[in-house]
Amino acid sequence: MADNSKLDKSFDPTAIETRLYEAWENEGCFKAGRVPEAAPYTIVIPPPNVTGSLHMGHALNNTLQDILCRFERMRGRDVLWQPGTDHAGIATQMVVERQLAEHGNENRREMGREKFLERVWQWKEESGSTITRQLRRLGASCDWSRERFTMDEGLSKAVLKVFVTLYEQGLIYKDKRLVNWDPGLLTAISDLEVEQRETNSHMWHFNYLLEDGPLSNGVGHITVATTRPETMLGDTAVAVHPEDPRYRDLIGKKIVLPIVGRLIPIVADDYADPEKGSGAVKITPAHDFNDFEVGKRCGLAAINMLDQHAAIDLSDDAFDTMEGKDDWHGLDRYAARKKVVATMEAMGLVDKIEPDTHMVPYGDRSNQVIEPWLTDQWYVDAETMAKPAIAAVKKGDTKFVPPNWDKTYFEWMNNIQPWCISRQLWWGHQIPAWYDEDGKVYVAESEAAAQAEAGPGVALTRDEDVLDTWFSSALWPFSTLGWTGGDEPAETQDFIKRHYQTDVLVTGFDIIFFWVARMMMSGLHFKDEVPFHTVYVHALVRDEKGAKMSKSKGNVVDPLELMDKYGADALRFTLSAMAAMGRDIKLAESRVEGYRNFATKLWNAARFCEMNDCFEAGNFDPAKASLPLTQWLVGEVVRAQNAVTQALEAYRFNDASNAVYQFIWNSFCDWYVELAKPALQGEDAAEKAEMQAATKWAMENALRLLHPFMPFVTEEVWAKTAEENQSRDNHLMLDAWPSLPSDLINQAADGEINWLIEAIGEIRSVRSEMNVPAGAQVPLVVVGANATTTARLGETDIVLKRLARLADITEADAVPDGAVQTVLGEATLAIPLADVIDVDAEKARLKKDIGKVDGEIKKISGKLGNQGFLDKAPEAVIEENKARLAEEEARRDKLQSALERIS
RNA sequence: GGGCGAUUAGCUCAGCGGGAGAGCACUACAUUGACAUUGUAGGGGUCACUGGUUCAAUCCCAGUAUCGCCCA
Repeated sequence: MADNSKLDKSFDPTAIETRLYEAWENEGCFKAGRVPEAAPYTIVIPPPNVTGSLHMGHALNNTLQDILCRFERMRGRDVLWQPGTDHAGIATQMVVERQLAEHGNENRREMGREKFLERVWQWKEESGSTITRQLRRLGASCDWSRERFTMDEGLSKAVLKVFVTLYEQGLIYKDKRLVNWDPGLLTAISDLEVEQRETNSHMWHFNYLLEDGPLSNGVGHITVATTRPETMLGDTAVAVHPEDPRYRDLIGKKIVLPIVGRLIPIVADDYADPEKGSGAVKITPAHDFNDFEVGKRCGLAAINMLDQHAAIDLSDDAFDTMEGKDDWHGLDRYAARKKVVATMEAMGLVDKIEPDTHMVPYGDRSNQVIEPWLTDQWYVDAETMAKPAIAAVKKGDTKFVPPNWDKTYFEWMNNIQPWCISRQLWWGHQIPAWYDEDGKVYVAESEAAAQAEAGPGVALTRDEDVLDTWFSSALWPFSTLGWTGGDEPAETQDFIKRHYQTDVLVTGFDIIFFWVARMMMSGLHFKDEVPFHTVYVHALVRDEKGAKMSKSKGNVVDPLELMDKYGADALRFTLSAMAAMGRDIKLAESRVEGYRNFATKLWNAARFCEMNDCFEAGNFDPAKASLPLTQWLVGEVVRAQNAVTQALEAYRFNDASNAVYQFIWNSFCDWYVELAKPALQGEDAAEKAEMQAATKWAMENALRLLHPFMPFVTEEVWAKTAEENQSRDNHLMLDAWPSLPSDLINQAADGEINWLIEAIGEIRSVRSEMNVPAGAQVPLVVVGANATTTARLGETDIVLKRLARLADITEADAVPDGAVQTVLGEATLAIPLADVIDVDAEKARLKKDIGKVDGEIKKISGKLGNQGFLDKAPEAVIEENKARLAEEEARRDKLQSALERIS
């Protein structure tokens, strides 16, 4: 057989990936509406940050979505995979500001809002497509003609509409509350963007003196402990537990706040924990979330003592009477901390200082220590909006897969806090609120509308702040479809109706709070329907040792590098094979390498088919397979198809991957191809023709089943082998998913081929263990064969000889002398090795086998001897065990007589 | 402190009431016929521990230990 293959000797992914992807995209294969009569299937992509670059999490997330989309597309659905990116307020603004600084340009404030925003847009045009290019590299079959950006005109219009509507419904309001203030970025950030980090620091214990001097018992002070001494400047009380006997007499008394000189009360509040420290706590309502609540309960003032940079700011009236306040005003918070401690020490008011490890809040983007700070911000009444979103999951309108994630969802939704949506940034959707000179607010979709409301001639200024990026992301499942508030053109409305609700959201659990919950709330509120019926929650990708990948740890595995090295298909298959539900994925490069080898295996199997002229063969009707081997092959294809289909329907990506891997490597390559070789290269024309047709048919189905996982190599093989195959002129990605009926499985053929496989296995095993040289052709003598076995021996003579390396096969009544033996069903297989047999080795081998079988027999007969088992176990289980026992006992007898024969 | 989860072969992980599995790694053998990015054969596990439920437990329940993650 000449190597006439059009396929190169080995598969080179980098050479084909770009070309194939461009062909798919240019020919519109990814577009929604390609099959308008078909049922739609819709996924919205979790929009990556426009500043982003593909990391392993994206790779996993988008591989899984692509598998689903390609699978459903092949199943005939009209697939819309809606792509796009997110404007990522803080991240993007930081990138551009850093650039300005690097190039020595004027900074954001110097250049002004308008000019700065121009720069951001310019940056977006130049660099914003990095991530989408990388998604293409991965093979993502998104409908790029519909790509959206959260700052697009349409999406911005949706944001305005939603803001104004919620405001009118009383679900958005302005409030003065404590927020997490980032003194580096100078903006409020959400709870979810705050990272608590364990920090080694100290606990400072201060004595605060009573106003009226010592009590009759001699107690003249109360000791409070703090991890942030500088905040004492803003203290407005000391709280003790109402039941705490140590302090009962002190409640209502006053303290002179050291340094400041302010008189502050000792109040009773449950927040003070008698078990902790001294049992008394200083209360700084303007700079601590818990203290803020205590202050509200006890009617305390909230005195601000920090400016936006977290430097000391004593401009509040409360400091008017403080002596030497100019020494403090403007100090950095940490300088102030030192100064507070030093001053207290000088005053003799430090009780003790202990080392202490506690959590300190950091901004996850800026790395700055966050300060709770009292400001005016816009809020969404999340509690009200959460109610329908909770009910929808309870009712099952949206299901989490795996289901236990609903607990996380409920936990958060049931304890949801007002959602602070304003950010002191410039890049984002500017809040549509205008103020007149008296500070009265007008919320409207445009300045003109606000002006109309305010009346002519009233001077209006727009709120400077922008909205949290997640505010626009929350609308993603319908804003990307064209929704702008209900006033869309009819065509757009039809499109929205067709694709909303979407089918499944694929995401990591880390953004259930950030994003999923908020899409649920806004989807239900504005579309009266949950945005997706299923949320598939996948794992986080970690490094080989299980640590979270992070740049600072330097353990980041770059998916782009892996794709360069092993190909996109190998990376995709690895991620899919490891995407077992509810687990983290620890990525080892050896797995990627292994699946690269799998792609090569497929490639070479295709080469084999081609070299045997299989792709030129006629059509194959699986129902009319006449040879046991092709009948068996049909059964294997049907089983693989069922396994892959069922697994994907259940989002069991790992099972699906394993099923297709096993089918191709084990069933097709290891067994079918080897068993088919004699016929494919033989003289029997009819047999050869059927075998060729069956091989092509199975190979094509293998390509189909593997395509969602490995789109590139499968498409390439499909294309390369099309030239010989006149019936094929389409892309594999648009070909139909196999849907073969299960009754094509042929029991008789399975029996015969499985017997053959077992026979080959037994003989190979004996040969290997008895050190028969691999190349040696030995005779086989079958003893005690029944009629079925005799028939099978006749049928399979050629392949059995070839694969087990046998010189000839004969049947006999007795085992010849000097033979090694093994048992297959009722028959004994003997290989006479008179000259070379090592009797001791053979005895040892047989004894070991007998030992194994004895172990099984003991276990099973133990069960069957148990009356309880016989009384209570299901009939089928009892029967199965009886059958197994009989089988094992027969095997034991045969092995035993084999052993006796050589003893 | 509250919640969720994990502990199975050297490594990474499936399985989850009735015969312990995969990939990688390892050992031996094999290179003219698709493939050495290969083939064939093999070794390797008291399924963390202790109790309980059950005819039957790696699987269910309780507790212990260790390790993760989330929330406060």
